[in-house]
Amino acid sequence: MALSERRARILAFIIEDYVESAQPIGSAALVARHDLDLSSATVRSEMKALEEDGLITHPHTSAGRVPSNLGYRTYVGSLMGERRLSSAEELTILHQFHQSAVNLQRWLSLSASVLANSLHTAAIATPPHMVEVRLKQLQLVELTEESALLVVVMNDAAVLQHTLQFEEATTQDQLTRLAGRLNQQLEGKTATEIEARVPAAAVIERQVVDQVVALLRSEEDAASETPVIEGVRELLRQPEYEGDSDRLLDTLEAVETSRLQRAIPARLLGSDDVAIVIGDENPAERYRDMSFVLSRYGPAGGAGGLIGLLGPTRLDYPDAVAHVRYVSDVLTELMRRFYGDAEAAVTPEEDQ
Amino acid sequence: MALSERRARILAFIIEDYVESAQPIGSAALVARHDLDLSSATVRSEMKALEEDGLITHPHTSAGRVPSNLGYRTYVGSLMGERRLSSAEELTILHQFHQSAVNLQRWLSLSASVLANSLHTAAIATPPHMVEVRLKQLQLVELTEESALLVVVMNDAAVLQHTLQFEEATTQDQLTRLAGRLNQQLEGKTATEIEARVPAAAVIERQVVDQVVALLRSEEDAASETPVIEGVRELLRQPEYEGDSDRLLDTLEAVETSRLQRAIPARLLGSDDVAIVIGDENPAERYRDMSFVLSRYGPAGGAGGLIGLLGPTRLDYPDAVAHVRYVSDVLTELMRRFYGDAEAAVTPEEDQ
DNA sequence: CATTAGCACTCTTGCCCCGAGAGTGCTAAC
DNA sequence: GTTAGCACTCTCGGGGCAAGAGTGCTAATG
Repeated sequence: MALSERRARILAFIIEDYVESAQPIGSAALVARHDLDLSSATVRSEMKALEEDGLITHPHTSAGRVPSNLGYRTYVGSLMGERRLSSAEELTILHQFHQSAVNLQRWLSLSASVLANSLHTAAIATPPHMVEVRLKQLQLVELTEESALLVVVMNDAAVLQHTLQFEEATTQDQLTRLAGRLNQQLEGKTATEIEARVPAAAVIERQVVDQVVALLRSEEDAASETPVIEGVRELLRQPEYEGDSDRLLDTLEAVETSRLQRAIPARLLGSDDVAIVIGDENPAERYRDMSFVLSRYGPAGGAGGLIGLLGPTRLDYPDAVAHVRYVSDVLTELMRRFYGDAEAAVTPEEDQ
Repeated sequence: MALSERRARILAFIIEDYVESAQPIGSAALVARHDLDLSSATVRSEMKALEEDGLITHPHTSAGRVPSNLGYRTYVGSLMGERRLSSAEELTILHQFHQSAVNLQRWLSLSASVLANSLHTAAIATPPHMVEVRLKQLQLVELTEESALLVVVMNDAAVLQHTLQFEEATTQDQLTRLAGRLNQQLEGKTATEIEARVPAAAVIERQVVDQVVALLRSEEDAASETPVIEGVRELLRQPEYEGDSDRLLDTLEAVETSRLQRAIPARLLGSDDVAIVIGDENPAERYRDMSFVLSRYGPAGGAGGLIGLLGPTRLDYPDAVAHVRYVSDVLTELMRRFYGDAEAAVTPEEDQ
């Protein structure tokens, strides 16, 4: 089913014009717009062939052509040119990161914002996540006589907190000593390793340890983390949703629900290039009319997450890929610089 | 401009019917629905009088009546009955809080969710905030040789973090000693008090102290905190937005933008009952077609925030007030129980 | 034999018009 | 003061219609 070169060119033109205009593309318009040395009649017969191959469709008899999912897939797979950001574009983006505070959460929002604004659609960034989550340090802060705040820092630089309530009164001094002791015993350990210890005799200590384990476990569970999502409004302003409030609200729901992460094919986490999921390629029903352009970020083998775009299938794929790739690289580099190559720096044992 | 009793009753009926149906209310429908001992003609003349007083309006000549902002205000001020939640309703709500983990952030989301689901509109909860923010404890955790994570716990139980990068290499030991020393010196101090100290000689110490001050300041600035917002989709599904994508998106933007807090009249923070802001009573232009029903939560004099509903002006005010009041009380009680009466427990100096 | 001009045909879109329905406001009677 | 009656106004939905866009076929062409 290899396309003739001319037919492929026409498909690419249809897609590019449609991405820009969001209007079905007619044969005459296509010829005019690209100064083709062909008549509209010829283009029409080519279009008919493309339609028979399932690459484009017809909303109705008297309308122009619209790319099908298969059409986009073909375009993405072999037709579209490689787009690289200009150095001016790269600088504009870099500049924003340099303006930002050194703070992972900020970087994630910023990454998502940059992508969302560049492509005028929604973008997602999931917090970084390690295969092996280990305790770095814990802290206990008295709140009332019988309650305290437990703050836990992990090897992926995540900070989680939980309020504990004790049966008996405690002082900050006792808590500080307990924290010091536990830090010595538990530093660098995973939830499983901690659980394997003989349980402590003291009730309070057992409470603290149990909660530390629970927090480590919740950090291990990637799906439990809420991702950053930006640009939902940009997405909803796209013409696909114009005047269709129902579809608009459904999409709003689909995008804002954090179950979104489960809809992202897991295999993506492994591959190291930008992955593209078009329309009904998505395993999750509710995203069948959207496309995802996603990349893993984070140092190889270290803490990493996903970043990318959520858009209508009518997406500027070359531009999307270029942006996602660049932002993901910037993020990876920043993490390496400020948080170290997590695996190496944080768990020097390297024992698994 | 005191309304005759009959006229007031008619106004209340119009409002209640309109809140329920979202349709302009005609004179005949009103008579039928409430079995009035009046003819529709009489009701019409009363309606005309109400319209002359500016309490209701007409979308167009041949439509029924719709309450004006002034009409709602009058209703809220003197016409509407006091609604109390039934004990079944209270229990359902309480039950959800008891299911939840002991975690302030969770409670806030839960409060907002409860309100949003009960009233079918959006709800907001701002994190608690103290008039005087003081340092409770700080912690330094090595990330790489030349960077570390600073974790700061404050007297309102907020935990903030920031990544520091140093010029020279440090060890976790050094960091731990520094943190211990600073904790002794700075505990219980405000940003201003810390700034008044003689600056430290050591570069690293100065960096840490500066950042602690910055974090305290950002916590002091109530507007910098991002509030929890739930039920935006519930709000947008209200008939006022049906088929009007533009208005829908504008509202989505207005509600999700965190500048929202600035639109909330500051005086509300002081008063201790539920405050109602109807339509154009809102100082901020973009919220002129919405109503807010808000309450302060948190122990008197201690850490507190705002919680409440964001809805169309066509809101079930009695129900809204009852729910906001109850949830706010529950939240206050929980805070008192688990975080103590912050002012007393946390800053025993009581020196201002 | 691929390409093209010409043309009939289809379908959408916007527009106008019209009648039904809902509701008001006035007036005259009770 | 209240009410029945009625004329009047405005919205809303549907039907009809013309314009426009685009296709697909056919026959002519280099």
